Amino acid sequence: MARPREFDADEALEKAMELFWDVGYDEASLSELLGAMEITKGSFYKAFQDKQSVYLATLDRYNDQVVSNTVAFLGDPAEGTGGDRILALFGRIADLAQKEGDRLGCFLCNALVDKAGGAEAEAKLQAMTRRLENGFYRALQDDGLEETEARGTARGILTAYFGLRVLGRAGLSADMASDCIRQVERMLGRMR
Amino acid sequence: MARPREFDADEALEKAMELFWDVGYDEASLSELLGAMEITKGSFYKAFQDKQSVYLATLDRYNDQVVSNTVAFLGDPAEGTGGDRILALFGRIADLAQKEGDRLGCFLCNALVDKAGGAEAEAKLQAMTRRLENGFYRALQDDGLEETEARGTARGILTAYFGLRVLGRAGLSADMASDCIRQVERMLGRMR
DNA sequence: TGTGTTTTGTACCATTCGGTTCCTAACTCT
DNA sequence: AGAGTTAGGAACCGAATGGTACAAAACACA
Repeated sequence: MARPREFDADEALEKAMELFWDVGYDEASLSELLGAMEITKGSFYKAFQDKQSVYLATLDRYNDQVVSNTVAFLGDPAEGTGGDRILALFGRIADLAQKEGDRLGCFLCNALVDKAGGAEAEAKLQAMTRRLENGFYRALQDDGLEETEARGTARGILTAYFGLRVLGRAGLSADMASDCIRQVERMLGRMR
Repeated sequence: MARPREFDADEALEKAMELFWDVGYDEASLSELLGAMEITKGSFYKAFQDKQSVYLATLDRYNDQVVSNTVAFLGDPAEGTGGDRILALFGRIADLAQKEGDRLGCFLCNALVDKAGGAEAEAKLQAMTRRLENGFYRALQDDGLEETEARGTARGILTAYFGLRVLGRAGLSADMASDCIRQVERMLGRMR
């Protein structure tokens, strides 16, 4: 029994995430944010509390969508062995980075460096990082690695993952990506 | 035949670098910057042009000091084999990250993600990245690796380097660091 | 001791920042 | 149709933004 919303809150959040992803928290001014979300101030402050809580919401969104998707892929036996899945993930990232004009990187990684959004944001980011690490960990366990070995390798791969995403955002050259992947293969014990 | 400067321009630039390093370009407001540099506006705009050119100057400073130092270390035969030097560098970074309260990361890496300072900054950052890559490359060549193999491995190590620095800034746990280093050893062909 | 030059600090500038208020428009339900 | 409720939008807010103008202060040289 009231006036219905004219905008899709989920869609608006998606646009907000894309902006924060691209330029970070501070450089995304409120007016830019409103422009991207296609909303005016009134609706913005009515539907969400303020800029910061929108930021936190976009972090949750990234976790629910991108991170979940990635972890699910890493755990999906239909995609081959654990090592196959990890390499496929890195291949996807490398492809993305090679497409000229992508230059987004990984929202989690960017936000980790950005350090915006206070303690609440940091907690979310650390949780996401742990989810990713565990995704690698379980994939390695699927290949029969014992616990401590799998844990150590997972962390090494996580490091390479973040590194690759930084280089991707920085405009990494095409041949760079394949070189990185070869080193991950080496971590997985697949020499060549 | 004029009034001499009351502040040390080099010292002020050092402080500016520390601030940009910590919080990034946008979040470092002009007043914060002035406070850190211990300078008032008048001197600031007289000695340097504006905020952006100070930022660019701090990037140069980081290149001249930190990057140069790192590359020199990687190329110093007195520090052991190429592989030894690379591992020692990673060890230093891991030690830094483990010290609670460091949380700075690498200015180059942070700035790469920050994407502030326009095209000029980006060019400087890419040049620094290349210097670092070549530092690893030459260290590997010192160990007798042939060209393409050394190049590929150098890039993999560069990736791990950035990844480790992101995790360090994010507040990486102590055991995390040693796991990362073990994977770098693996890239270097030193299993264990 | 002047005189000229440069630095320094302060006052000021328009603009933009994130955020609030409040009135009107739009809708649902009775 | 009318009452009740909520969204939308514009006007407005103080504070902070990066940057400029200018007068006073501090020095070097003659």
